[in-house]
Amino acid sequence: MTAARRAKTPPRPRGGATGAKGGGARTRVERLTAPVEDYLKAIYAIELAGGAAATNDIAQRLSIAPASVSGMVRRLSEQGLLAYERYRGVRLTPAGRQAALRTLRRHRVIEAYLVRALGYPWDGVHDEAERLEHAASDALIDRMAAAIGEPVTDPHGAPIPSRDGVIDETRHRTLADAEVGQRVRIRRVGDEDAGLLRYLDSLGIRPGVVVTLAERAPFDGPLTLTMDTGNCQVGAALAARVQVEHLGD
Amino acid sequence: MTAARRAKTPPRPRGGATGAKGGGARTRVERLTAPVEDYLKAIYAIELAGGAAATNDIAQRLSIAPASVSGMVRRLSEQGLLAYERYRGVRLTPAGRQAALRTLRRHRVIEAYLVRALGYPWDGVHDEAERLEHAASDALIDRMAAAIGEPVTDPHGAPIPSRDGVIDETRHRTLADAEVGQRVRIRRVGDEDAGLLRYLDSLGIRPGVVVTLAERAPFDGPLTLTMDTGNCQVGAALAARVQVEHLGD
DNA sequence: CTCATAAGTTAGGTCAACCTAAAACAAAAG
DNA sequence: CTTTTGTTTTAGGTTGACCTAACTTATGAG
Repeated sequence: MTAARRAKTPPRPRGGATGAKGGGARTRVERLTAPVEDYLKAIYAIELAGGAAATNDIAQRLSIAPASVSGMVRRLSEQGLLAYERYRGVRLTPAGRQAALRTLRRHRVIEAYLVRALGYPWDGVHDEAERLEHAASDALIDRMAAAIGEPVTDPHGAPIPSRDGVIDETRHRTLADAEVGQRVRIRRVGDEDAGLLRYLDSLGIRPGVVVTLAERAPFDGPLTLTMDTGNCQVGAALAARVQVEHLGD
Repeated sequence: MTAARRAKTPPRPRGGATGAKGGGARTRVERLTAPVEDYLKAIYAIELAGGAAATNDIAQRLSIAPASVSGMVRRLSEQGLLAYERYRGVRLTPAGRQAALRTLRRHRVIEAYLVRALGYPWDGVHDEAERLEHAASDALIDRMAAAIGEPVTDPHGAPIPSRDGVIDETRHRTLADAEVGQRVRIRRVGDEDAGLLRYLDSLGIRPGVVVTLAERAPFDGPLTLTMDTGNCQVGAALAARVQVEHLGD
């Protein structure tokens, strides 16, 4: 009754040694473990949404205990990936940020590739990418990117960092912020909730699509959208999760 | 000086929990860890080349200490993947064999895909596949296979198990066994030694190519091969690593 | 300014997968 | 039938990544 107590993902432990011995180009970074890459990604995301990353935020995002975060964060800052003051939260150092962006690039290129080259539905790529991002080499990622024409965003509209860690961090407004009568272009939606993605897809809400906010019911009620393919209504909560670019009305 | 003491592959530990909670279809197998998959693959390969797998053979193939193998083998036989008698070697159970073949399929489909869809050179796919095979879902493997026309062999000529674990285990003879004057078709070469593969490629020795053994120097000397694109000579050691199908003289 | 609460940390523990060194065993050689 | 040899196993240890429980620090309310 001890094992597998809280519906966890299958343990995928140490790297397979399988014939490792000879020349690894250690010119670059020492190749981080999968958990470490996940920590860095999480911290990057938290920093984007507001200053320093708190222990609890990291723990929550990774679904692990806060105590586990403390230890890992100490180790990572000893390795120079994080700047960390006790009780004060963490920030990525330049090295940490670079590593986070490399992982993010992997993740998003993989998502884009699965959709464009292998016909995956856009709500089915997140989990697959979440595993592959730790196993794919940079060379593979570059080939994938080249094969689909060096995409600049993933299928959900998230920007893809360049090979050398440059990313477009423009903050978009959400559909919830738009004025009635405003014409907007859908830019980005969250990639983690598959159900949400399927629903949005059924409504025709995808990055690139242009919609007009026709009406907004009072008291945070549903919004009515006009689009080429017809009208639709979305709740306020959903609207807040759709990032848009305002167009000249 | 303690860390990273013996040029090892980067440790890639437990699975990233990152938002795991809901419905996993546990209809099938419980998803094995990467090391376990490597053990099963190794045991499968050893069994193919001769009866039961000895502890030492497994250890050598995986580049780990024999002592480590004992423990793991006990665990795997408790899980019903291996049939194991102390001091007597191991064999795969049907369940273990099934799991080994699933991993083998992943590996070989990935290799084939990288070459045919992404333009990898055939000597550069092994290591990449070795990592990806533990991360890719069965659904992804099936999509890859479909995208390149359901291949039956990988780029080195190794047979790819079907989705439901059927594999062609025909034993081929090697070039070293052929008689002078014999016409043969290259069927398969080992996939692990990148240098060997590059060399074979430069000679034009690839699966599918037909060659005639024109001459064989005495005392295990080099063989002279006639092929469409010209002649070439190969040493006896190399010839023993090239599997062929004998054609009507 | 004290104190409750929330946030963070330390201490101690588990587990898988490896390791080395030493003991146990099987099989073949004297 | 004993001894040697080589393989296999046991014993005990390490590391990374997690856990729970208990303690510490920061902060906001009275």
